[in-house]
Amino acid sequence: MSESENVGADVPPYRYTAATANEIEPRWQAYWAEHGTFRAPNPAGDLADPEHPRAGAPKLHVQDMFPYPSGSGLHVGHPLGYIGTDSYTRYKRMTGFNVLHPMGFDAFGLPAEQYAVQTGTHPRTTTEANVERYRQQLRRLGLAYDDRRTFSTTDPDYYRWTQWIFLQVFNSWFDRARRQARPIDELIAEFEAGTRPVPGGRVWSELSAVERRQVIDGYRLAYVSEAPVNWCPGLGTVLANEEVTPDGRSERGNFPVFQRSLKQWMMRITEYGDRLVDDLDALDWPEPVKLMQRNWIGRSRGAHVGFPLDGDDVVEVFTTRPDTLFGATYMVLAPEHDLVSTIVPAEWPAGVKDAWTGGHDTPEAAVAAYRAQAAAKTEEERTADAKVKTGVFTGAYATNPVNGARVPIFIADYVLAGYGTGAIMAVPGHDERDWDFAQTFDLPIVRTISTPEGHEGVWTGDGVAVNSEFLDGKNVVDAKAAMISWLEERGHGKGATTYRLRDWLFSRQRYWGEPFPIVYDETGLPIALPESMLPVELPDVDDFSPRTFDPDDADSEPETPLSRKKDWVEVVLDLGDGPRTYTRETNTMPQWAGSCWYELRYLDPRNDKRLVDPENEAYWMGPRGEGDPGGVDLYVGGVEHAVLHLLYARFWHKVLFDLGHVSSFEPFRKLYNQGYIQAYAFRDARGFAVPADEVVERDGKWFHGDDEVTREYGKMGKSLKNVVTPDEMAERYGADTFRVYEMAMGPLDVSRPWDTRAVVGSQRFLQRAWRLVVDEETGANRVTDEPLDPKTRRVLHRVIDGVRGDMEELRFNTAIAKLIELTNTLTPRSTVSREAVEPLVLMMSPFAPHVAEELWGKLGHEGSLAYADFPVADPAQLVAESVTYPVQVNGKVRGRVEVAPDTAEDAVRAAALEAVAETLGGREPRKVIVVKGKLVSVVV
RNA sequence: GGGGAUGUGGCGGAAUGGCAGACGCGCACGGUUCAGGUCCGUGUGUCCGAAAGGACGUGGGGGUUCAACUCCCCCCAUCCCCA
Repeated sequence: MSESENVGADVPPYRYTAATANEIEPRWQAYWAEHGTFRAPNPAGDLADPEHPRAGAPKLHVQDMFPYPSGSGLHVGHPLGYIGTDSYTRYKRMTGFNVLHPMGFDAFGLPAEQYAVQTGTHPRTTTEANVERYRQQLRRLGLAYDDRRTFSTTDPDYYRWTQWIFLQVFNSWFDRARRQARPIDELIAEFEAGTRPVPGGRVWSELSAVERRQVIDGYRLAYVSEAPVNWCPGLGTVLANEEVTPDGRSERGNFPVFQRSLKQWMMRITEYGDRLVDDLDALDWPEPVKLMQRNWIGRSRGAHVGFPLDGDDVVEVFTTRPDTLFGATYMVLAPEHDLVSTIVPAEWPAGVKDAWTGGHDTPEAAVAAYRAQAAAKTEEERTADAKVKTGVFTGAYATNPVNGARVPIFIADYVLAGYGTGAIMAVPGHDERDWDFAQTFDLPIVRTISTPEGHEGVWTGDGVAVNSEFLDGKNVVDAKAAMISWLEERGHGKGATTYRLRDWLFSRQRYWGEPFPIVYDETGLPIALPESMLPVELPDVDDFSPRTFDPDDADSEPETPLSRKKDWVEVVLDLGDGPRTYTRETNTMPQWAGSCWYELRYLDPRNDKRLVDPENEAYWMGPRGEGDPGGVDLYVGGVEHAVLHLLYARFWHKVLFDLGHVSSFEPFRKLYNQGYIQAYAFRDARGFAVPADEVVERDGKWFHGDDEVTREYGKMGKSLKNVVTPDEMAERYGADTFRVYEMAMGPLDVSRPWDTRAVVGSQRFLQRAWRLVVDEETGANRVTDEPLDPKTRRVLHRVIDGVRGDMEELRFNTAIAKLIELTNTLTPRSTVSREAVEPLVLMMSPFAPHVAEELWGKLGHEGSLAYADFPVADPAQLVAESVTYPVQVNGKVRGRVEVAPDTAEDAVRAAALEAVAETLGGREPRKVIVVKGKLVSVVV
């Protein structure tokens, strides 16, 4: 880089420049490290320190969403949130809090594994190098972490506890009566005592040992399931739903994905659906994130309703709108529904409409043809909002239980077998898809909800029940409740709650993840390893990739990297009944596992006896009173984790809470989503990205050399050639300038474009502040002990007051604006008073800690200012000497009056009227409004 | 298709019912300098005006109010989530 910002021939020798910053910054970083400045004392254990200045002080636990250390390092967008939390925690530390602000690394995951596959380098090697690089980059920014509380999720000391939590989940079951997880041993005890009926109505003592294990395994919160999963032969692995694109292909590699039943580990997160929804109310989270979680869980209250068939069979449907039952004029089964083949009659009933038969001579032929057609479509194609609905009549009828009406049964592909019961009651008057279907097949439409005057077509809005006998006149909520009790009394149905949330697919056919602490015996049933055998370390292998197949070979079977390591898979263990041979689980955990509980490990990172000491957990994360969820006081990260990470972490935390391992029932009390720093990218005529820092603007157009280029706005990325790194900024301007710029450029929660040109503004601010203390020509201290003049003193205290308010609310941009104002007020003075400069330096320090420490030293203080008291405004100084009231006449400012702050309203009114007498021109004011301290409004 | 968010000078943004544009970038002019850069100072929403001053102005339209960027209704655009 040939930067010339500071190379000018006559830059004063003691000016604050990039060179100054690059001398000061590493020196203070070394000082902090050497003195353990940012270590936070625990109440108990090896990190306790009764001598610490904040021992026993009120605590504050602030955390960032930890990064995945990628191979390309940080760009300037990554540390935005980290600088925000660092500024906030430095401030809170100076106001007396014992602040915990740690950082770790989420280091299992695909990129390291893929790199390993390509190069043969062990993922651990790559990962450790990346983590080291991240650490250096973060250190260079002066981020004040407790250096003792850091780890990677790939450390065996860490994933030992990830495995331990898995065992807690595996060894527990969900007691629906108590709505909580309980140890599996208590379930076994209940079966043994006969206080809980054994599923299938059998007697516990008569079951074989294997049968008993099967029963128990059916209750565990972590269980092996033969369940439909997304199998991707081209990648050789099973994918989570969110890793599959809407058109049924893998997000990575774009290979076909097939729905296959495979044996996989699942976690019973659905049991926590209610609590995951209900407890959102206790959290201080952005409403949009809460809403996304509610939608993801998708709780809906409704009813199961039985529609009797002509024989003994009943078609079960689930509906969220039992209040519309009187409008159910037909039924639709999924083409794959089990009942379809049994209800189809030999011949079409008399008077069947032509449109219903699909042109086939018999119901059987029609159904067979339609089934074949539906099977060829993907789920996505089937649920897409096709304007024209397809389907065919089965020839059979059912009875609507509320009014005895005979309703025809169709099959149609807009009903999915895997969702709900695979059958619906169709209410065409109030459901769009049912309406479209009824239009296509000429089916009757009965309105059961009042519709606005003159409305034609389907009505999905609110209203009161009509045409519904005993429900008429009720609103939707009351009508639902009334219908559910009516159904329950007569045995036609039952109220129920369903969830969109599915159980969590917890195994992956990959190498670079946590091994399961599970072995299998000859029965093929899983056995938990005892705690004493943890961690189950990830063994070295020669080939890190899962076996891949012809991308279209749906019938291929997964083969995991670990399964090829026979001497690891086959293991002789003594699990209590002598040495026997077992087979290890060869799947690994998904990347989410390590990030599901890391907030807890920071509290007690070196504890090898427990996950976290209860005293430390209660101190840092415990609830503050009845109904308080506890948890991290402030958790900052991107909104992209709104659902999955935050849902999984809440789930694990609740299991740990139920089992008594933590006292908080939520992991993150307050969530804050920082915005993203985005960037412009430029492309030449061929569409290739050109280096953004070589593009110049001329007359509103952009040029790369002589070639005009087009501009686009988006992410920073290597391929877009628009990456700016924090190291680059630290070198050119200093880390303090970079930090101030990132915090000053806008509110923390809003995305905005990076603009390197504008960074210089932050450097000038620091330069001016520096110049207040240091004579640029001689290096001498300019600060005097003269008292401030009264006017400047009031400015100072107004700034102190404003900055405190802004800091508390994370409004760093306006806090910095106020500090600049104060600096600019002091700059023209020939003498600089300590009374103003010391508070300025202290208030700057959360944003520009290195330069603030340096100036603090120059002001004659020993050591670090990290624990100095943040300035407090004197209320007496906040009262203005006089108040200027703008005077509005009919909403336009026509004059001003200056009066003493405590002037009575009548006097203000009189003065104001006099000030605008000319404008009024003798007209009598209709109304005069005096807003104390703000303005006077006159209406004529 | 449903839900959510956002929309203010050339640019990032400030003001949450009370003087729209704090603070910064950029730009212009002046000082310093042989000069460029730096630094210091002044100015900078648009239109009319030499100025004083005036009119207009927060995506568009309507409403509530003495007073609306801010609250309510409709519309438009962009982004995000879900389908």
